[in-house]
Amino acid sequence: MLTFVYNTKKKMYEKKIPLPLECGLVMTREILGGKWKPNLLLAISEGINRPSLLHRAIPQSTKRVLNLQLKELEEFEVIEKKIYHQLPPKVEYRLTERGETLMPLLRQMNEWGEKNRPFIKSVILNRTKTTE
Amino acid sequence: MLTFVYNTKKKMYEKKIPLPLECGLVMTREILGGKWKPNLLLAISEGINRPSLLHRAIPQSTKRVLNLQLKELEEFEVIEKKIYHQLPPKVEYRLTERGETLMPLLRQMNEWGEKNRPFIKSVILNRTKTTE
DNA sequence: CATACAGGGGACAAAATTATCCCCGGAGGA
DNA sequence: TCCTCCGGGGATAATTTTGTCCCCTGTATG
Repeated sequence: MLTFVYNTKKKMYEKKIPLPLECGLVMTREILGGKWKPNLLLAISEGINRPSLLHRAIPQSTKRVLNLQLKELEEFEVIEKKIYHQLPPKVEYRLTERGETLMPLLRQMNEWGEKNRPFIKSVILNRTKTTE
Repeated sequence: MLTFVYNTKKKMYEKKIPLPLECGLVMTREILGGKWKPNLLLAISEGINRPSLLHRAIPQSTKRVLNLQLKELEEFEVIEKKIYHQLPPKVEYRLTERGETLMPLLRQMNEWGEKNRPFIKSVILNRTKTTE
């Protein structure tokens, strides 16, 4: 049986369980799968493009995690990072062309979620309520 | 500071870290976040609607995990389960109306992934290759 | 001096998600 | 009898993803 090994050395994420790289859905998940990645992309597209601003826009998250996820988005060339070598330091993110092509998808995700939010929310809130 | 507690007892998933339930993206992620959920939904929409067929269609997964994810999709009323009390047992899934509204999104996710697959794949494969 | 801000990240802990293994009932075929 | 198929799931381990804590460079301000 064939075993995918796309990481002989570990650096950041050495996945030990190989994914089917031939599936579009899996590929998209690879990009948008992170907890805050969709939010980051949407925010950046709206002009919220600096690390501190992004963190304020998504206060439930941590600087740390946002940085990690931004790095991955950059790695997949969905966003670009501009570093201004100044003091105090200044950094700006922006969508790449590839990133722009994700926007319709993200907007749809957001819309679907908004439309179904009341219901989804109630399911989450009632998960164990009945047993109480 | 306010603390969301939407689960006083544990049953299936008692998330200890509360999510912002006011965000559409987060809601959608709650539905489609599972590793194989998008694949399951797409497959079901294509008529691959029985547990064993689904498992064959997604051989990288496990029966176990598929069952778990199907159960969650059912919980959020995105799919419905019909049990035929026969021997051998027979079960069929189908999309609900709510599930149907997800299809455009899923198709877009799939398409985007297909279009960008060569690139994404190369990024994944080259992650640590350089250091070798 | 202490605090705040800008941006960044190592070390480690905890939580959440998936995988592995094995068992169940009951029917049918070699 | 043994193996296969249908569908299901408990117990537990492994993997992956997030979170916590603390420290770093420098400037500015109270």
